[in-house]
Amino acid sequence: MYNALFAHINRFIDLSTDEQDILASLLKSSSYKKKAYLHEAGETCRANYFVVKGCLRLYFIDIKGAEQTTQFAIENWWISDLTSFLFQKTSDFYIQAAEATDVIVIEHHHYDEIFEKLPRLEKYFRLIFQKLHQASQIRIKYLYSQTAEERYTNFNTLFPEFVQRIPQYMLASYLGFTPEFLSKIRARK
Amino acid sequence: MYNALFAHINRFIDLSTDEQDILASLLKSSSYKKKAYLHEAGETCRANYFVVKGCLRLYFIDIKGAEQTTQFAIENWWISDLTSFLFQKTSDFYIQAAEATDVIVIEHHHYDEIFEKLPRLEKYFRLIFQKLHQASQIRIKYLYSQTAEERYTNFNTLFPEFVQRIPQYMLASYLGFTPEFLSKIRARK
DNA sequence: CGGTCTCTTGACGGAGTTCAAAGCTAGTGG
DNA sequence: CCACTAGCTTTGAACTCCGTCAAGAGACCG
Repeated sequence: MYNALFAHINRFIDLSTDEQDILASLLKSSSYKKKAYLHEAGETCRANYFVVKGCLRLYFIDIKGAEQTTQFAIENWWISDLTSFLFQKTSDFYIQAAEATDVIVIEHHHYDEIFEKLPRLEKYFRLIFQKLHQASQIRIKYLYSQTAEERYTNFNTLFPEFVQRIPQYMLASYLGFTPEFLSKIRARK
Repeated sequence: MYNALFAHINRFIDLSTDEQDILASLLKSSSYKKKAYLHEAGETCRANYFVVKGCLRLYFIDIKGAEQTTQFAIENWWISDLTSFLFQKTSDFYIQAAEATDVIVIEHHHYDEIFEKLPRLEKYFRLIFQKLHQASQIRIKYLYSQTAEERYTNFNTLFPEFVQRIPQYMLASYLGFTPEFLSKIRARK
């Protein structure tokens, strides 16, 4: 049931079967259909999500009413609105299934408990957040150095299979431009 | 000597004097004049830096030859080119002192050792990277939802004292536009 | 097959860039 | 402590990348 997560954790630290059992008692798993919401703006983000299979996206609605996708999570990535999750404040973000998605869930009221009972998971999550921060540094660099067309071409070369999986309007906002403009870029080839 | 860091760590976890001594043996401290480089593009980033006093910035030179500042670090923040630091690969970034700056340094060859000898620091760095990732989420949201002028006005309201500390051309690139345009925004008031 | 998303296309407009030149400021050495 | 200089900021005109709006064509799901 939680094997995908255990396998992922074991890439970084060795977790005994006892520890796995304790962890299992603090997790939930859940499945969402395409377009289902795991979390909606206006609510408090109750959980941190690990994607077993499928794809989630984090987005908000800007002042003009347009959806802005700020993050994707595919297999073996964690996703949450951290500000809302950590401080249990009202969120501006939505978390939605971009495909039919299976997740493993840590709810907020178990988050601290996990680290109390399984202090060795501190290392695992230190490495996870380290990697997320590293990914953000790279992302910001691309945003600051490339034109819209270059970001699209570059993303397409780096993640050709992922581009096939999601609608173009999600990709357009993730790359920082409009769906119309993406359409025009594609027409130029 | 390392008191600023110990104080910061103690906000999150309790570190015994013994542990402080072990940690001290793995740290260095250092001071840089304004404009001095802690790390330059083309080299491998050898350290993770904690700012005791002053201000550092992380930037790269884009294809047109313009400096793009992607991150600042002031008192009690950590900064590094993580991709280069973690994998000891050649870096595209510079780390420069925006003011005269005192830092505490963890060099790469001690980074893993710190966690082996002081596993409780895993929690501290888990929380540090969690916070950095949370800051990135907020930053990306601002970049995707506001015009250049709004980002400037907003940043100015949130961090008025910080804006005084740095040259405008650094702030302009951090906010994602040119120094000329920043100047025009300011003229409009 | 009907309706609702999603993608495309084109005309127009505007936010922000580029380039160049001049004005200002702050650090440095004499 | 002043003068010089290099670096930073301002200004303006021309330009361009990308957004906006609107209308139509496809695609997908029930």
